[in-house]
Amino acid sequence: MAKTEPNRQQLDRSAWIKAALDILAEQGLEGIRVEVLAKRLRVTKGSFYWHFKDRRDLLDAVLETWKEGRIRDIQKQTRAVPGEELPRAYHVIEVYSANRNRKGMHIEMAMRDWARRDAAAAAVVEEVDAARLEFGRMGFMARGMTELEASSRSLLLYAYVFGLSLMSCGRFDADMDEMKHWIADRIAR
Amino acid sequence: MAKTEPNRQQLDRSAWIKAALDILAEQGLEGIRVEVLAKRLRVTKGSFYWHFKDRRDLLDAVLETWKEGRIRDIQKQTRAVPGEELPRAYHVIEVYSANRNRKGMHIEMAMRDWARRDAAAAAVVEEVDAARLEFGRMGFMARGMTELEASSRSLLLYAYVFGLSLMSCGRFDADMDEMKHWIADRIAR
DNA sequence: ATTATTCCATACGCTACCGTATGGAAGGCG
DNA sequence: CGCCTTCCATACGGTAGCGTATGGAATAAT
Repeated sequence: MAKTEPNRQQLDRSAWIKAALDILAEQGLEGIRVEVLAKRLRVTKGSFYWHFKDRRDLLDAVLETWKEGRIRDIQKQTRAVPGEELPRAYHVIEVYSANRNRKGMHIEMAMRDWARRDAAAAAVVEEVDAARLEFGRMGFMARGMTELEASSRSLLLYAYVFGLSLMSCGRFDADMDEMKHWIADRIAR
Repeated sequence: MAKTEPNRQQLDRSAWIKAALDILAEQGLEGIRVEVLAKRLRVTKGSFYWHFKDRRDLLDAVLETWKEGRIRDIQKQTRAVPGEELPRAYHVIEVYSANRNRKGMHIEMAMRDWARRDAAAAAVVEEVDAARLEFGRMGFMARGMTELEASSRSLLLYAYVFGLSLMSCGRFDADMDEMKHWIADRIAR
């Protein structure tokens, strides 16, 4: 009988992908070095080149993993109860603009920086963005808005939360919580 | 008499800084390599190490140059005529969210990615952001808004324009111009 | 118990960089 | 003219990282 316990010492692709995503959040794309990952995983790169053809193979797997995770998340939210669109919009704004989930937002930023120079990354980001924007648009339309208004609010929502995460509001945050509430109202209400 | 004509073949620090900013826009921070810049400037790195102590010296100069340029830009806009705050807000949104000025926005993104890992870059970005947010806040307050509303709108404005520039709206832009107008109204009006 | 397969370690060559050391051209200046 | 300063070229040593080749240990198959 095959033992598929996760406590074995053997590595598989997912372990490398997970480590790569950690580094991506911490140091960006250029931090993903196979010998660095190997050291972090306490193996040598002999293991890496067993599981992956080359560094690019890993990067593609990272893109695919991230894309699937993000789209699964969106679909999960899409299945929410009708009539609850407004609180869900607030929830999305809250989740993305909060200071928790820093790692996820760092990966978002790194992905977008990556997408500027890499066609495969650009395609993945485009798919994820399209899914999110469409999800937001449907939520607003369920509240009776026109297509233009719903699309615009959805775009404003995501542009705001992503933009906020790359601004440093250190000197500006005297009443940051109040400001975030004001803005959330302006976007969703 | 000293000839200060710019058509001399001699390089100075500003030539290297300019080339570094070009690379920064194209490839991000990790693209700034002294031997690559040297090749682009058609000299060897012997020249570089005459003008700069090391690579870090160049990076610091890039940060300083960018910061001064951005803050000068803000101050120039601040001297606009009173009573024209609303059209100026539209103008700022238009300038930042338009597809022209791509290079400037790429540098903005690269700077913010850089700021995630480098304290000096983080400080520069923070200064520039603070100046912009303060400028926007004053513009909205001149129209009689409360401090909370003015600060919130200013934050929303810059978060939106920066966030927009790192989203790919390829499949979503059927009526992108109309959406941008709707959003600009929502932020400024 | 052999044998085969899976997974990783070790060792190697190669490239792209960084930073230094040193020489040399070209012009100002005595 | 000789000299000095400025600016750059050339050459060198050193590190980090990619990808390959090959051996070896552990497990599964027969």
